[in-house]
Amino acid sequence: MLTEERQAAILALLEKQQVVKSKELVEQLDASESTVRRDLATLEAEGELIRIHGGAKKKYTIDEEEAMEDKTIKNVHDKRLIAKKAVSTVQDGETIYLDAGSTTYECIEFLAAKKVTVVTNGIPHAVALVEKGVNTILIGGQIKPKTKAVVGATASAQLEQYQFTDAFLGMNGIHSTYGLTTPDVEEAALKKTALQQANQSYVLADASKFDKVHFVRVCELDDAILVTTAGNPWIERLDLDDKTMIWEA
Amino acid sequence: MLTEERQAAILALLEKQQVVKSKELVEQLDASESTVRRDLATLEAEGELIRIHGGAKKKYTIDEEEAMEDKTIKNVHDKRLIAKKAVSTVQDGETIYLDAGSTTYECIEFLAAKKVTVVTNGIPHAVALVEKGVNTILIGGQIKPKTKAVVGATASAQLEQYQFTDAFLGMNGIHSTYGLTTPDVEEAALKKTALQQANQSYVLADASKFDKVHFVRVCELDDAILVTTAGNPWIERLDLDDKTMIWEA
DNA sequence: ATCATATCAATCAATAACAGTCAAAACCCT
DNA sequence: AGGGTTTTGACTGTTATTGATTGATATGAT
Repeated sequence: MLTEERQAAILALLEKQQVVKSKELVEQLDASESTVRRDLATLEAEGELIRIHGGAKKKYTIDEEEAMEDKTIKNVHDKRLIAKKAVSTVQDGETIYLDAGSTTYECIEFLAAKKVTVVTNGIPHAVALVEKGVNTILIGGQIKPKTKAVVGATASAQLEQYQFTDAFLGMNGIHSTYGLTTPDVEEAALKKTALQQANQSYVLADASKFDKVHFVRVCELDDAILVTTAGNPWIERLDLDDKTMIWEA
Repeated sequence: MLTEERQAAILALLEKQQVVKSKELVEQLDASESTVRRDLATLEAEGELIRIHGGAKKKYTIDEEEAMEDKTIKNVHDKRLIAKKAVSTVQDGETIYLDAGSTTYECIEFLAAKKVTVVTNGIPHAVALVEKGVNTILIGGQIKPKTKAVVGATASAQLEQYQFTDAFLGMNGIHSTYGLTTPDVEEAALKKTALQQANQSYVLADASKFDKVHFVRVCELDDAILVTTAGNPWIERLDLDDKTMIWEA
């Protein structure tokens, strides 16, 4: 059996098996212990798997893989900058809507320092807020499994009961013609309601969201203040006026 | 079985049941007591779980502090028995209210096997339910920081919109004269509403709750079916009729 | 509070898996 | 076919993991 053939077989086995024992491989591949060990060492050096005592395991479990996605250092850093800037206008005593999403999640740390009431549809957001001692109201309704966001008719109806000083919203697409868009109909409906109920709305978005268009339009560009780290090219391109707040990274 | 394999199996088991016995692991993993204990020590050092006498518990259970109180092996075992018995009457297609609390949390695993809609005021409950693919509605409102339960006027109002086939409630005190009681006024109000909206209510309580009285009375003893592992002494003492369901441990 | 039991941490010897080395075998090219 | 390279399998000493055993500690029942 050829070297590459063996190594491919090892990876194939790992695809469906999570872990493989060295012994097991010695039998199945009909190779010596040394050879198997060498193969494993090679594959580990190539980043194809991780060796463990007695064999090897898959490089990433599914969970870890999803956690990796889109979570580059730069993105997180930008999100924190955006969150800090957006929250900087908040005064004590205000009532705030905090949309579900990873960028808005970064706001929590900065909101915790102020005496505010926060309404949110993000379950992780609500948990983090109460743990930091913030007066928190969680919107009720159906739960979107992937994002742990509460959505649906019940949620919208409940949201209509509240009036907000500020609303902080995440957004997936920002486009000069198509405005602000998201891929999910129900999330869009909730965002629209929040916009209506808020005295002033802020949309938090890093540069990766610009020039993207998604399925549902939430509102026009000038219905909310855009908070971002994106630079001048975008300011001109989107024809943003001074109402729009830009944070130069 | 490889080290990592074993440790992954331990964590997988903990994901299902809040605690595992060392003995149980020795059998299932076919490893010595020493090895199991070493694995637990390693995983604890990595912050993957918390060791308790006789085994280990999940790191972030429902509520860190409440978990400290009574996450003994025996208590959890009883709670699982109670939960299993209580849920055994549930049929496909029913709509269920699941109260916040650690005993009701144990119901989730058994509910996941059925095609039901679950309404809950427990945030950890809601998260666990959606992750198991159960159609879940979370009640909105204020959040009680300690227990991560949603309570308050908004929550009660929202709860009144729903009708339930069964309601599964936790309870802190069970007493022949004072009935069913809890320490928190707002939680009591929500439990009362749930009782009203449910066709049949079940109160899940282990032996430690008997003969205790707390601040607020929720209802009379015979307003709900009591599901417990407590034995004969209590059945007589509380003068329970056959409407009350008892599970002999 | 006290005792019987179960669980614990710590230690140790036996075993299994390890990295590194080397010579034989297989491979490749001319 | 022959010289050089690569790959392989056996062997070495070293290290990691394991299960049994010890006395200490915690738990539950009386």
